[in-house]
Amino acid sequence: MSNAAFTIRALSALAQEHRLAAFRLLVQAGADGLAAGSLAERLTIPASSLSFHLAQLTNAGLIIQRRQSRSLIYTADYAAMNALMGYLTENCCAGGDCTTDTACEPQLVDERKVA
Amino acid sequence: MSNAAFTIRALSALAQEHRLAAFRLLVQAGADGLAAGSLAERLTIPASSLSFHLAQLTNAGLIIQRRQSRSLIYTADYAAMNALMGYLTENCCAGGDCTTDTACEPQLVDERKVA
DNA sequence: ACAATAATTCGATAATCATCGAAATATCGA
DNA sequence: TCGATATTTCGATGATTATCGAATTATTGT
Repeated sequence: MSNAAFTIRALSALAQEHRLAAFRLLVQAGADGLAAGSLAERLTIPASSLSFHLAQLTNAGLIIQRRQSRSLIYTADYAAMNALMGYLTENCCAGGDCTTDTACEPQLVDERKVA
Repeated sequence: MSNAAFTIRALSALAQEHRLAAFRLLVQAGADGLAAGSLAERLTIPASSLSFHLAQLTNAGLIIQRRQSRSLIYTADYAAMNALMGYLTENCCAGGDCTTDTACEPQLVDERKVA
């Protein structure tokens, strides 16, 4: 039973320009993650604003924070991301003509032609 | 090249209790869709409130409206949904240790032990 | 044309959210 | 311990969002 409350929080967290951009940078950064300062620089927003957004993403369970010396490093939580995807596609196409269509295939996840 | 503006609008549209519930009902309903009145009844919210939410979902391109006699029938737009998924998982795990992890696998889509 | 049905738009109100400078907290190197 | 660096918390302000009754628009059958 997927949790609707988690889903709402996750979607709310991602439904904002700077947070979506930050999350995507973290997804691309992989396990190394990125420091808050680095994110603020790339997004060109004040540190306090970014901090607010990172708190939302953390609160939603989408990113994880760890300290490394003076910096706070953030990483994407892929498991949470997958849980979100799962909830959104759950019971997809019960109507019946999904199998013959472009619809509801998780194929896009494989499209990472990444290194 | 996925459009960030579309993604923000789609996520904002889904990041609300009643809209997420409505969208999920439509996803399950398939091509037949559901009338506005039927949705209002199932969600137990006033028609005017629902109408506001359906407008947001339509505006975000996530659902499609068609008229059938006196009723307006809404259906989920699966292509838009897939575009959204694609954008969210784009460049997933560039960090490198994704292939060895739990990360970025679409496996959760199968976790629906619903019914 | 009229009454009934189905849904949207309008408008006011309450609630939540984003922004960012200033102050506070944590860590490190000397 | 002191100064510098990295980041968060606080607080005030402006902006956006959700709610829902009443009025409006669209469609149908008679």
